[in-house]
Amino acid sequence: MKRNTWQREAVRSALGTQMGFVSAQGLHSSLKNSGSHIGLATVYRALADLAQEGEADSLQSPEGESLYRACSLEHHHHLICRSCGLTVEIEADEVEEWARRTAQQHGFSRPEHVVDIFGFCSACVPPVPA
Amino acid sequence: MKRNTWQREAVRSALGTQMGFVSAQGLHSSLKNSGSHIGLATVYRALADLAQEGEADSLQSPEGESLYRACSLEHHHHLICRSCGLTVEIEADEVEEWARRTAQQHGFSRPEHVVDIFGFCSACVPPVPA
DNA sequence: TTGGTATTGAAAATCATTATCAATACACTG
DNA sequence: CAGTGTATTGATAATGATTTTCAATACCAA
Repeated sequence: MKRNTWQREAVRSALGTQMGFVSAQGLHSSLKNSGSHIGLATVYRALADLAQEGEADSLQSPEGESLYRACSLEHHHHLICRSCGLTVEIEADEVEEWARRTAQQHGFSRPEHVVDIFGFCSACVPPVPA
Repeated sequence: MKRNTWQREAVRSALGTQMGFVSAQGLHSSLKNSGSHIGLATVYRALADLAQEGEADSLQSPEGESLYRACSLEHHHHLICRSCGLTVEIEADEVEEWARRTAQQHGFSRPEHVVDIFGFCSACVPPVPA
């Protein structure tokens, strides 16, 4: 049976206070700084659980790190600032529709799509362009 | 100055024979099995180069691995079979447009988007549904 | 309170990827 | 073709995120 521990609650709560996506490591440091003695492995486990239950949203940063964020239960996508991490939840019915249609056209079943936009928000000056 | 080595050529060529996305590790094994003595680090370097020059396309698998594939130079997206790796290159002008528009609406600059669909192709029977 | 068992957490184990660095192999020169 | 400067290679060590291990602990139903 699944139990309620202060650790799980701490992770859920800490995730809620974050304005954008955080890595497990990042959330762990954040918790430590707030005086918590929670273990790193526990943070990983709690985040994985939250993500599985749909309470958190997870995605891979372009560098391959797993990032998490508290989210509403509906399916949605993100616009993420590469610099400050500011995240805007965006709807994309248009894209949902496109993904479904495209998968079907090619005979693919049970499609899941990854649709996220990374950029620099208005408050962050873009680094040297390529 | 950039030099032409048989290793770089071997990676380029091996990538060309793959039908879908491959990981650096996978391509390395593949080359080894074909009798090549190429080193793993070299495969990583060659793939990174190819990706940078636009000769290869790279993306992160849902598990966080970097996957590569020989590709046409234009920007495009993918429909990837989770089971056999079959990959279909898809165009998504509609989505390009949407991404650009959405980023702009929220004041984001230099947007890059991640748009890929994972599913099961018609030849692969889907595993137990959730 | 008590017992069965999830859960925890420190440390070790994994795994993909990157850095190191001496040896090697391109490619340009004469 | 030989000589030379330097990019490239590759075995291996290092890194960094994530997972596993496993004994100690804490949850919760009875």
